[in-house]
Amino acid sequence: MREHAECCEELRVHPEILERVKPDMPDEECLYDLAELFKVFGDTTRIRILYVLFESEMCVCDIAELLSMSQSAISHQLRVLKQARLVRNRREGKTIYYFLADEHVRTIIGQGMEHIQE
Amino acid sequence: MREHAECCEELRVHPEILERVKPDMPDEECLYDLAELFKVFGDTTRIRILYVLFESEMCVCDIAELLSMSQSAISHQLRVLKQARLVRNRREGKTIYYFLADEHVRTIIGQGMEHIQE
DNA sequence: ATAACGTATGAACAGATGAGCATATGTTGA
DNA sequence: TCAACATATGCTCATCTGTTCATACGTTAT
Repeated sequence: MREHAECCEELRVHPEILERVKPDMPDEECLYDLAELFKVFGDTTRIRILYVLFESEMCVCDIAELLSMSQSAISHQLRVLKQARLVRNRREGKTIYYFLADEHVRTIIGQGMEHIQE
Repeated sequence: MREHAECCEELRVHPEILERVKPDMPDEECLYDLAELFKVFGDTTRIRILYVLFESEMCVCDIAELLSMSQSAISHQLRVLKQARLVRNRREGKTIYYFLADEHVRTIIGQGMEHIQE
């Protein structure tokens, strides 16, 4: 078997596969954005923040206290989460409450949990 | 409002929230594994590899050709994907075919896509 | 055996990233 | 207006990560 692609080829690829798959690739920008999104989930601090926000909206110092981390560290990471539109916030006096932006967060994390627990 | 937590507290947290959320936190190891998993999705090269494997199982040099990257770079990334049990492989003579390990990959990426396209 | 091939791997280096520190911003009450 | 407070942010550094290069490994055909 595999009697193809043997004449003057530089790479011993499988052309019939390549030709079939090539047109179905999403554009680069989309895949880049997707990787950027998952990168945000790919940090323990941020995952922990998202997890506590599953339960309740919360202010920065509540989160810092729960995770035993500095206010600064949490604030930096909340910025990343906000930019990725995974969390939103609302101000109430001096306090700023953060909460999950939408249900995709739960679904994505839920699927991740299923995978690691299989 | 917010007449709580004002007596002798070092941190102006919201104790009733903290006490409610604390017991519901998954253990650290689990959250660490979860972050590790998403870290794997958080790279353009790896996302692109997973995407081409959506269509068909494929050998290393097919993938390298499709993504216009070196065999070595692809091989390194396949190793990461395999360690995360997102892909598996089978040998056929000199060729090693890689394929998606399970359906979680599609679900997770699908949810990510929904999020960025909303 | 040995050459050719497809793939894997270790070392090295450049670029990315998370946390700490100091400080700035914005809000409230006196 | 000013002090206290909650949060945000710029800079810096140590660490992590992805790619390249060179080379090793495992398989096949001669």
